[in-house]
Amino acid sequence: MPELPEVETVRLGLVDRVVGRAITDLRVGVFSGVVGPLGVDATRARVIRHRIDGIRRRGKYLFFELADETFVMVHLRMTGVLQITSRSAPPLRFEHLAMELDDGSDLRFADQRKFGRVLHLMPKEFVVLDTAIGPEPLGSDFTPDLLASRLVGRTAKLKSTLLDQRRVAGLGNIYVDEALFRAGLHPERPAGSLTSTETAHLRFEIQAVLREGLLHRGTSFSTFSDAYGGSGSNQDNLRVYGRGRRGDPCVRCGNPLALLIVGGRSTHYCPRCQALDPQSGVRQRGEND
DNA sequence: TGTTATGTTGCCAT
DNA sequence: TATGGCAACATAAC
Repeated sequence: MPELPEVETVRLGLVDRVVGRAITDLRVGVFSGVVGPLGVDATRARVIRHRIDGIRRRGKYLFFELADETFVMVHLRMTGVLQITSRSAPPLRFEHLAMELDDGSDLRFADQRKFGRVLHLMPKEFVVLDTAIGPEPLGSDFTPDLLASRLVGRTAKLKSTLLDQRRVAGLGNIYVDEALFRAGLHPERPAGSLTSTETAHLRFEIQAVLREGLLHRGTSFSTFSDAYGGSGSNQDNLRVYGRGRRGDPCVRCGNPLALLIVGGRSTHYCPRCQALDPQSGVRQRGEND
């Protein structure tokens, strides 16, 4: 569930409650794999007694900066949840880990599908990961030229390329489908085939859908919730995601939306507004509306 | 009751 | 290196 807007919503909800607090203990449940190969005891030894100086987000990754310049990385993957609770609150459903903070609160991690991770990283490990992740799409440097440079020469499908976190950070299945619809681009276009006009349009719509998602505190279907267990409302603003299967009418042209599998992912789009061949006789988006 | 789908990513084969 | 397929897991919905 969590893509960039959801992860940022979680971060914003945590900052005031967590920054400046020290970690006094680490509790891990039966699924010890949540802390990765380092293991529970070593992870605990590395985090306790350290103060949290800040929370950074890169793409869909969260990094809690500890006072010794190491990091606790959290990735929610599909169904992860991070929440602030009181120490005495009952366990969350699927709770795997809790960081006990020095003000009597807990920072808890839960994950139904056990894909998510909470890993302690040394400074060097942080740099390696940070460097491998592509540019932030909401950063001021995410210009049309920068996006073009990430797509040029690629023969892979546009959607698959946008989902590759090394090319651009933070996009997932929902926001990619929404951005491609708004930009009028077919998800299976070769990524390197876009004109500079199409690339500029795509950059604009990527930023638009992410900002809208952020404004609505994320898209909540079954499992996404913020740091306090609250839901976002962006699901009410989606134009194509989840609608292809039902063949709902396109909000732009009225023709039925369709479902396609691209790179193994369900892909919702409008075959008319997002033609694979731009010469198919359909007026292109942006010409007159 | 069985089958299928799910917002992510890493590993493996080509 | 670039690309594509699939597994990791638990549950909900059909």
